[in-house]
Amino acid sequence: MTKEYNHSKIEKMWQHEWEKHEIYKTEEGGDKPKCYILDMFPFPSGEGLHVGHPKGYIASDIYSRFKKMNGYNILHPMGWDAFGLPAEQYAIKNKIHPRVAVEKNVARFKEQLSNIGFNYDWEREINTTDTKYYKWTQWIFLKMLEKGLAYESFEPVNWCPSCQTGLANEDLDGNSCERCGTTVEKKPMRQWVLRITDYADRLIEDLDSLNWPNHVKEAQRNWIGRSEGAELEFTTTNESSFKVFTTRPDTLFGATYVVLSPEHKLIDEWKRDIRNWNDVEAYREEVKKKTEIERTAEGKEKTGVKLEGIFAVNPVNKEELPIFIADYVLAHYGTGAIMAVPAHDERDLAFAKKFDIPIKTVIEPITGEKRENEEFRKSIVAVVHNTMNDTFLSINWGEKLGGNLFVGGGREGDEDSIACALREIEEETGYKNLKFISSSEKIHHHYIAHSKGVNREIEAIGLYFELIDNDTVSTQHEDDEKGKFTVEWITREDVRNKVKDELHSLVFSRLVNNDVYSGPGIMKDSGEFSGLTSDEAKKSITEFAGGKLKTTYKLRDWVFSRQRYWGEPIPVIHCENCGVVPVPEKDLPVKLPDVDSYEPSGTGESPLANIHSWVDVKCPKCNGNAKRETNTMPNWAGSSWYYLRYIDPRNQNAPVDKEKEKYWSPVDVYVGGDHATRHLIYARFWHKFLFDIGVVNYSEPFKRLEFLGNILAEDGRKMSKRWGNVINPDDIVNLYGADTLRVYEMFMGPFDQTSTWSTESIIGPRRFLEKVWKISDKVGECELSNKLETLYNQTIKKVGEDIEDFKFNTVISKMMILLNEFEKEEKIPVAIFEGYLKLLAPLAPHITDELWHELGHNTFIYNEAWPTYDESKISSEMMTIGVQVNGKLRATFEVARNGSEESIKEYAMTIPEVSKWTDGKEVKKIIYVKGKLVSIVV
RNA sequence: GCCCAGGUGGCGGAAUUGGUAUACGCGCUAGUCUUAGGAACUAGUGGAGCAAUCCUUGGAGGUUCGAGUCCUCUCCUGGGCACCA
Repeated sequence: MTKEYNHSKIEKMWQHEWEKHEIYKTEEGGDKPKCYILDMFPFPSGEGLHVGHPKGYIASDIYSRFKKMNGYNILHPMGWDAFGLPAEQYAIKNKIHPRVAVEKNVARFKEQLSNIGFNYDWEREINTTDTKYYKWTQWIFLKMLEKGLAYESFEPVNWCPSCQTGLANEDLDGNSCERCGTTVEKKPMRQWVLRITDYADRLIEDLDSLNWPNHVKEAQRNWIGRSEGAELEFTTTNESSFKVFTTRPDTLFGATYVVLSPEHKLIDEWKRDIRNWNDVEAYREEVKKKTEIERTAEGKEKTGVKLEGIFAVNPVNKEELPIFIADYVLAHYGTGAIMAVPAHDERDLAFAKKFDIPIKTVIEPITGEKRENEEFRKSIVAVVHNTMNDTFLSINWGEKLGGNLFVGGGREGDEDSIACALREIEEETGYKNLKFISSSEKIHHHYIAHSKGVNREIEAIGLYFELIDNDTVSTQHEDDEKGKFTVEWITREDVRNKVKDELHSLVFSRLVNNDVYSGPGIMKDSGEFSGLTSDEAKKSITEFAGGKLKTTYKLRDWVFSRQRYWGEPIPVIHCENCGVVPVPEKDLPVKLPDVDSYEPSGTGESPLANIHSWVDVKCPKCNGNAKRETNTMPNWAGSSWYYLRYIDPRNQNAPVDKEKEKYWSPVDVYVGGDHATRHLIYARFWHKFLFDIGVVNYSEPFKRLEFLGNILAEDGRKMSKRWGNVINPDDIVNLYGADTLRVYEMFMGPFDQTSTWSTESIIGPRRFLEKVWKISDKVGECELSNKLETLYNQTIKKVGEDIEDFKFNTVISKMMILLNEFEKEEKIPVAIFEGYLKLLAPLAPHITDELWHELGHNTFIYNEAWPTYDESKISSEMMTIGVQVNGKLRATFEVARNGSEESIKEYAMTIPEVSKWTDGKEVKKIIYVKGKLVSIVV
């Protein structure tokens, strides 16, 4: 054809053709399998799309075209997440109504998207601000209210003074508003809250069934933060009581004080019993002033005040324990109070040291694993420290016998452990002038004594000495140890790297580093529970103390009201007589009133509160005077169920038809980035609720998640108007074409990885498409060479597998390799080139449809079947064998695939580059790896 | 501090899961064409060395005939959580 590759002309033309023939209309029914491919729908901001936005849409577009050509009914819709603060702020700034702004921005976004040639079925387009849509968002809220999952709360809420609204925990970045960066305040006000914590367990458990990236699942587990423990009740000497939450009820006998968070309610009740009330009040004031950042930024430096005059009573032994208030205990986690066990908790230890509180050890560590038929022994482990050069006395047994250890040895009967250690040190190393520093608790160590072939349990005591001087006596090694070890002085770094034995490194950590032992062990000084393992004791001590086992979460209930205009009105009426009355279902949707001023009132009330014509209503129950709820929903509401609406976007009677939902759900592949702990948790929560009330058929909405890595600007920063580094996809489409943009974005690197835009590199994909364009001149009737046939079959296989796995960069590379092969051929068989176009079609739909028609077809390539490959043609008749001598590659040769192992080995030895390295040497071994290489060992 | 990803040429990145490291693309070098610039095409391109050859996947050890891939330790980068009892 030799005409020019004019991308602008052909891309516009084909986009019109596709639209005219409605080829992207979703088909349903028949016996085809379904595939639901979903993009995270965008928020249509005033800035328009930058080149980072379409990355995910390109991927889902390619995937869905691929699935379509493989015989699936596909659902691939798009819509707009248009409620929320950013839209409102944009509107205020530009002095237009948010609805008008949204309409305008949506039009712009849609235009930009359509330039890239996506296969969305626009008949299913949805918009969260559409009254017909948010009717059902409100309906879901009413269902939650009905089931007791939505409730009013008066707890202080995170208030952003700049955005003028309360926020959910998920909307915070540390202690700042995630949107504007302003530090949030705690503000007491009435809130609507959703009981997401009721679903915490299921949200964690069902993660296992999802094909999601590990880091997203992990982020969710982390965010939900389940921890299992016990709730225990402590009485006090002023005849009050409080509960604590602990994950270590087994350490209860080791509690030496208790701590309440400074905000704890009981403190005010106890006012007259607290003798140092002034100090207490001063401390609480001080804490109140500190932001959470300050509280944590001070690191481990603990502060607090003792409550004079009151003691807590340990429920297991009736010991009276001092009570402190301290800000290291958080009001909103657990019960806002803890029992402190400095011996087995790092934070408690830091506090106890500062306030001179006793430390009581109740756990003897266990290391190693218990085995059958253990021999029991007592022993010591002695760490000797040379403080002159900060080194430690070590015995090196060599790699096979356990590497570096400290001095160890058996202890007879009731032998004093210090005397025993001194004796062992002198016998094995000769050093005799030592100063005893400290000793550890008993440590129970299980191991296999390989030299003797027996399992052992030893009860070890760690001892710590300082070297006084270098005087030594001659050593007296036991016969069986003679000459097997060397004595060394090793540095702290060596201790870390070389002392691998669990027991010996634990002794070092306890005695030299003074680390807290917070692991499992054997109970001691714990009354009748002494001798049990800590795991066994957890439950029994909890019961004995009258407590109960309990699970606690970091996840908080979802603060669901916003004091802003541009959101779904919460469909509730406050009646003077009846209290909270849900808006009857028949009255939905509760529409946002059209008003001139929708700016925040500044009083902490929603701007809707001032619109009396809207607010004042009659109670649906008693017809008395009532007012509408004026708070609106957060922007996460509409996005928590939108994927269901695409299935049945015009349904007037339900959010979604259950039969249709059964066919299309769950989403097979969900493509998007960010939102690991907000949208993706909220949507799972709503979905499970809808499942519970019978609206949907499955308990999880998104079967597989492909998490995309963002595209950074060329300067390595995020693309933003603020930095002036935004690249508009329209410009790229104009200059290089939509197909080039699509191929480039997929070729940049692994899909889930962050990548940097490069204006320089985009020429590669453009050249690639130009070559495809030109090569079509060579297509004609001709013989198919063996080489090309093999490569073609390999390409079909690789491209199909890699699209399925979202590995688009290697798909493109494989297509380039085949194209390079085409260039070497005189002519390319028509059937092969047609197959090539089909493989390329999902990536570059415009150019392939053009060339497809040039070849004389009048169908759309989108409706063609995906090429199949012939397994027997995947491997060529010849194979290339590498020859290694002592692991180094020395030669390669070609041989027929059916060559025998013997002949290949023999031939390999005769190659000059090989014999050069083997001549005059004894060949010890020849290894043949089938079809790969020959490895010769000399 | 804890958890999760990663570290491979000048750059973006491949590597069939233990078997010929650096595929593919960008860039660069030389040549052809062009009035010139650009574009296109051809050849070359990990590093050192005149060569034979040696070195090379953040670093140090180990297992193996053979390690980017497995094991142990360690350093660095990105992301999430962070006084969560």
